[in-house]
Amino acid sequence: MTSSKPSPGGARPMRADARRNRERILAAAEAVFAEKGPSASTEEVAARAGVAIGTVFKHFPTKQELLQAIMKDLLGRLDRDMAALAADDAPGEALFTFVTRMVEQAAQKRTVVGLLAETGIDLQVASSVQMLREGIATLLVRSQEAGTVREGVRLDEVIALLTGICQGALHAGWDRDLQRRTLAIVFDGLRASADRR
Amino acid sequence: MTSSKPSPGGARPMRADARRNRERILAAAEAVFAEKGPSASTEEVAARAGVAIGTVFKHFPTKQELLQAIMKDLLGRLDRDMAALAADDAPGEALFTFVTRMVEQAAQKRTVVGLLAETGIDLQVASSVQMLREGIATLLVRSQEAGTVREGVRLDEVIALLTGICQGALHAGWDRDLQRRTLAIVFDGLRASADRR
DNA sequence: AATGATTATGAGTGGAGACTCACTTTGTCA
DNA sequence: TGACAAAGTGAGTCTCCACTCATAATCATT
Repeated sequence: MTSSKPSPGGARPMRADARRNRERILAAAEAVFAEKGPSASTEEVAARAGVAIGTVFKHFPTKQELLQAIMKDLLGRLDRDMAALAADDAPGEALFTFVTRMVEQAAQKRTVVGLLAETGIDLQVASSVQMLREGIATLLVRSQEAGTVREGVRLDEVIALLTGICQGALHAGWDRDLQRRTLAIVFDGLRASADRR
Repeated sequence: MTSSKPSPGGARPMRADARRNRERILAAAEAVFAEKGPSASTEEVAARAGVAIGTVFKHFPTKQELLQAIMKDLLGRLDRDMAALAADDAPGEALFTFVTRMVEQAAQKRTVVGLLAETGIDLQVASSVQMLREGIATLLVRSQEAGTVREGVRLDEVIALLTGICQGALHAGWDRDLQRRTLAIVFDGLRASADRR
């Protein structure tokens, strides 16, 4: 059984066409699943990627694994975004900015939103989710130190709110304005009393 | 084409066994879809109801219509609950009580939660949703008059929060404690500044 | 360019689930 | 009670989709 992972430690490098197709499939899958949700068919992914269905299954032996690969990618990008935010932004606002951004992008990240909540994820993805959790924890602590979030607020509450709002925005297709107003209410709930607008 | 609706204006009444089976099917469907979500099979509903699958399809020609019938039932019950709350409860707390109760029951009402947000509902269900909206509007106005919810808060924001939190609670399976704590934050966001705990 | 391993191809398989219909059973009413 | 329409039955059809595999095309290496 030869591994077909991107660049595993002890194996020879993938052939050029294989690497190219792998990327195409990932990109296509991300687009298709973002548009139609995870119930979209693997055939559609193959079509959009311009490869035969067998090729998709050669790279990702089950649909699950394909979804998980996308998740890892997306979560990795999110994590990088978050790190950048933590570095650039005013420490008191970084958490709010991150949550706002995530909700805005919820539709594009259908799959992430789902999995952030769901159980039964594999270990690789689980560890990415763990990274995200830790990143959010950092942002939360900073906000609390900066005094923009009340002390009593806990990480699981923030994550609960984040996933809830994302799910809501996703399914109901809230417009920008409603997103903004709804988030304002939640942020008010998180803020320390002294800092209220 | 003979109508098989429960008690339509111009048609003769249903036979006793038909009426009985219709109720059984509705009850079974509600239970099954609550447990497994709307993707549960019609066969499972039939089995739980103790009838053949053909019977289910005689009463509800498509799965869609079965789901919609359940929705109408559930929404009707919710509406009655809400009316009772509006009558009994302290006017300032009724909205909070209703939201709390809905979140608690989210798992049992998987279907409602989904449809409250979803598009492409038929007219009958749409009008039930409309009733619910109006009920929530009433509770909101009362709370604002009682001073427990800030004046600027709008109906669509409340509904957005309600659906979001329900979805979150549903998918992530929050425990009672996390539900309570998360709702507390949201309620804080809704409360008038003067009323903050 | 030849060779052999890797990768791509896409018709085919199996299973699940929505829905049908010819036939049987049951309720109702004279 | 007999007769007929209403209702119930469940094996069978149809469609969709994840996944397979024998064969063909393509890359890398000499």
